[in-house]
Amino acid sequence: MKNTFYVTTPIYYPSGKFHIGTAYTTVLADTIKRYKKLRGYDTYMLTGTDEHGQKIQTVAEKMGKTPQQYVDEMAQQAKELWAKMHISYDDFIRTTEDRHKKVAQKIFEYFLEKGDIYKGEYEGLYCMPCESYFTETQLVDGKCPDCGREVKLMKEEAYFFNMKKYADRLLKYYDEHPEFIEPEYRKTEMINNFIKPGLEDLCVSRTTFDWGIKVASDSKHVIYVWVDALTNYLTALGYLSEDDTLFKKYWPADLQIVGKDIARFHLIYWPIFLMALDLPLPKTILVHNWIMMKDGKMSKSKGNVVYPEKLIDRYGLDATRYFLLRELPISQDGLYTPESFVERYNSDLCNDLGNLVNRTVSMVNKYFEGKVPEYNGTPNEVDTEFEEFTNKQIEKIEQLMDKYELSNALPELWALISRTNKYIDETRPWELAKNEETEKLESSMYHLIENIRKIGILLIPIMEETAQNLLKQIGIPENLQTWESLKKYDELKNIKVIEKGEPLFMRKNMEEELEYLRN
RNA sequence: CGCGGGGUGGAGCAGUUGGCAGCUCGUCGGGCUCAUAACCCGAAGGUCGUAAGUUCGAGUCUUACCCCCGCAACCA
Repeated sequence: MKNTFYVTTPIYYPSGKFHIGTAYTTVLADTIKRYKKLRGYDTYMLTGTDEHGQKIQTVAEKMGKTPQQYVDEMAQQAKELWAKMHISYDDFIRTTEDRHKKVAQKIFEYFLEKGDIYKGEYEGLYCMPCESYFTETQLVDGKCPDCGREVKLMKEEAYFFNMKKYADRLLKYYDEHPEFIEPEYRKTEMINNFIKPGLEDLCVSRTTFDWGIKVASDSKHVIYVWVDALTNYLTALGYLSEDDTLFKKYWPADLQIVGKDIARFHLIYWPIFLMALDLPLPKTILVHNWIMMKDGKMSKSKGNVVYPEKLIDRYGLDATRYFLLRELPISQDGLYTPESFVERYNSDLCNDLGNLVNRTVSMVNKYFEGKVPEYNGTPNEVDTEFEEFTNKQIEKIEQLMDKYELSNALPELWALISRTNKYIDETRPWELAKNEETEKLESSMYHLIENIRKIGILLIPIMEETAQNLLKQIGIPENLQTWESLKKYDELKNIKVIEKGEPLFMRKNMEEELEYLRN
């Protein structure tokens, strides 16, 4: 059985500052990677930037920079953001790197030799000042969507990829691999909208700008976005290079995460390129939806774009990661509002999780001078049921995580947290202490610490820092922080909690926070 | 008849193979005091977009219609 796990994010197009949506995709990938790692997989995560194209050239010029200077800065910005967000990527690929350019060229030439790429003429509506082509549906009132000026029907020589040739094979593959596209309705969408009506050949080169990878055999052309960008998932692993160890080890990818905006490219063109290269296809391509604002989708013109730094700087990385994973379902658009963010922060993180840890640590200190009693069975009627519930939840969470359903797994984890809070009321430790029912009190404290330990482990992929802090507060040694140890219930020996627990999260005042978040 | 997704108590959402409509937050009442005015219990609040049909029985199946959102091919 294959024990490696290769996960990719898209390579982001750095035409502007990275927003919360980009952060979401990356956090999703990172969390799944951490989960798989905890489950014992040899994991590899790739992210990067897609740095060529007309738009980059234009933006750079406007800022008085060369495209190279501009993308250098943007790639740096991405790396800084991912560092801030503790993204555990193993490689960061930039399409302007030699290792990528050389191989992308090779792939292009190979397609050309094979006859999959042919020279033809590209015809489209062109805006002279913007130097870009647009489709009819992109136009605004028949004019250029960027500058509002007239567009002209233009023709240029261009290379095309023969997509039709592979259409049947692709449909067959879809059919035989139900796990290839997630969620499934995206597959239907692709088939009905693009494949069934007849795939058009894809234009894969341009001559109207030169910020791109040159076609090796025809230097007045640059490789247009698709062959350039999509192949990053291969080139980063050293495909067709002197050292292809990583490629041999990790390809095919286990999970490729993309936003719905680039679904078509990853669900149709990408698998076809791979077929043309005679390579196995990724196991699963997960298409997630978007973060919406109250007034619709994020856009610069609406001025409602949210940047991750805004949330992280005030609420911390873990709260931000939690919100993104908890609040955004994969198969539907999710909603971000300042209210919902603060609500989740206060209610889930402070009241439920933080307070649970805090009150438990305090009791163990009060009743047993910080020493966690050893397991003595289930002397309380509720103890047995409590253990059963816990085991069931862990199983559920595991299953959901395996299906990459983070937004469904988190409510289940919080059900476990709530149940643990409830257990305190059920066993009433303060009464047991007063009545000197030591055996029951020991069991109560043991079960609480044990459950918090499990909650901590389950939190590791989601919020590493908080999980570590939590496990440290209740004095759990490393050998009891493994996923396997979730199945154990009686291993805690000589455990000592810290004397004064530091709250994991402190409640915030809604009004004040709304003020901050709205500015 | 282009395609897809969605319309469930004040808000945001679950509802697998049809069987007394659930969760979180908010509101109201109660309990507790270990804890971060937190935690636990209870209550109010929904004719599940509309209409018709299948069925002993439909949020869940069928048909028609209405509304919202996304996609519709080279914009990452």
